Amino acid sequence: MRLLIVEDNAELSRLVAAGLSAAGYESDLVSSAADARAAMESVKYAAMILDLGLPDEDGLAVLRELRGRMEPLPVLVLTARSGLQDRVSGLRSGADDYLAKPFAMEELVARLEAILRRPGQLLGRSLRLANLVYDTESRQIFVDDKPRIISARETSVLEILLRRQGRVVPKKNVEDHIFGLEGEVASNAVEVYVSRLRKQLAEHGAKVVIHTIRGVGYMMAEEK
Amino acid sequence: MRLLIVEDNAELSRLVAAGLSAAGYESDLVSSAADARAAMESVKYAAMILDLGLPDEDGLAVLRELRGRMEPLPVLVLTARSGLQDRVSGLRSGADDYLAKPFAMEELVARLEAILRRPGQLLGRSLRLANLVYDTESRQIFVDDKPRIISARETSVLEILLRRQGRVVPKKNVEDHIFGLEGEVASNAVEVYVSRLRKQLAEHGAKVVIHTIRGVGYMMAEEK
DNA sequence: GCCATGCTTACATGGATCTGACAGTCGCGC
DNA sequence: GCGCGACTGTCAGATCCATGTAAGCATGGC
Repeated sequence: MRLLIVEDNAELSRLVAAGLSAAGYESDLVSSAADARAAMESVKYAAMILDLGLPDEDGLAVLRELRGRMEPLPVLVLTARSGLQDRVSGLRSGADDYLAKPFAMEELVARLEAILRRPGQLLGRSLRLANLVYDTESRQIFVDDKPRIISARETSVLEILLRRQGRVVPKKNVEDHIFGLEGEVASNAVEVYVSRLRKQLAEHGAKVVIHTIRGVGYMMAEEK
Repeated sequence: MRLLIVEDNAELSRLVAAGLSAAGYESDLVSSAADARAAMESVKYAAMILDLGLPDEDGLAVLRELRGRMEPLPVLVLTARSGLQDRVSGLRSGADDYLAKPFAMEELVARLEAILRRPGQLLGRSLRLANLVYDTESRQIFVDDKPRIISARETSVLEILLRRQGRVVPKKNVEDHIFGLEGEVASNAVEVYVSRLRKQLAEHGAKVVIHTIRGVGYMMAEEK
């Protein structure tokens, strides 16, 4: 299984490749958007690990282009810690998951395998769980194919939980995803939004549940 | 499923075909109105993607001709950004949706699938929702089959909301649709017209609602 | 039972939206 | 030309509602 690593920091790039090699994956390294495009033309990769800060072009451009062509390649985005906003736009542009630097190799492998394991689910524009559908592009939700309206913050929470459905999402991640860069929040906002989201999902008849994992975060799954 | 792409810019034409191919559609490319007519004589297409700026003839002519024959072929019109006015006349001539250049392939595919998914609804001359009917040709509205008169601006708002019923229409889109090229508007005109439209629909007993999605736009749906 | 963690409700705030009023424009009939 | 009414775009004030915070209650783990 061959992966494409797009990262201009040679040091980091080598580290990642080494870690992935240990986990049983071969990888090709490129350091610019142009090289990434070229590489993808000749080789069929199982997934791409994409840094957003590239010398020649925004990594997001590559991603959007890919999705524009409806390319189902799983993409894991790497972002600098200071680029929380990037994560959000990364997901909206079609990334399957993101990881903030610095990160543990273990986590990278875990996330990568998670997205490899479920091809199809996270791709394309809509996420689905039971009778709930979320259109990532228009940020609209549908229950039993009927449009439902929930407010912006709840939508953000729903988005990240749905994207990682069946997996536990740390509360901190949810917070980052909701608030992005907007200066950290000093309260129990995440809990409040999860609570509101639960209530609204129930009202709309969505057959999904949000489990609480004490001390860690939340997990969304099919009801029953 | 085979599509007909009518576009004289070869570059763009190829891009679109590639994107559609990735999404699972085969397409035939022609670059003039005459070729389009010829192609349609021999092949039965699932939909047509039509650029309005053709070398030999106005794309609208092709469209009008088609509708004149009551041909229910779904048509997605492409227009130059500078041709906002075209969009409007495009819709009036029987297009099912329009897309301004430049556009994201994702959006083209999404719009295309939206019109393919709902055969009958957007085809032909009238749009329908609950007891409300809008005749795109004469721009007349009917409630319970009884003709009702509303003014031009409100009609425009109604038209775009109805065309995208069940989907959120960003406020900016509504604005474009109402005003076309007529130099941007510096006020809350959209809100005003939505407000007036709501009032008139209520007075006329139409069983539809216009939901407000704060910070985004509006969505029209059946009442209750 | 006790503490930590999470849930829920209530509330104030600000920004978004709504809506009534007004003045300008247009088309029409006279 | 004139008067009229319908339509239009703008504005301002009223209203609404998403949001973030806090407080009190519920729950879980020990």
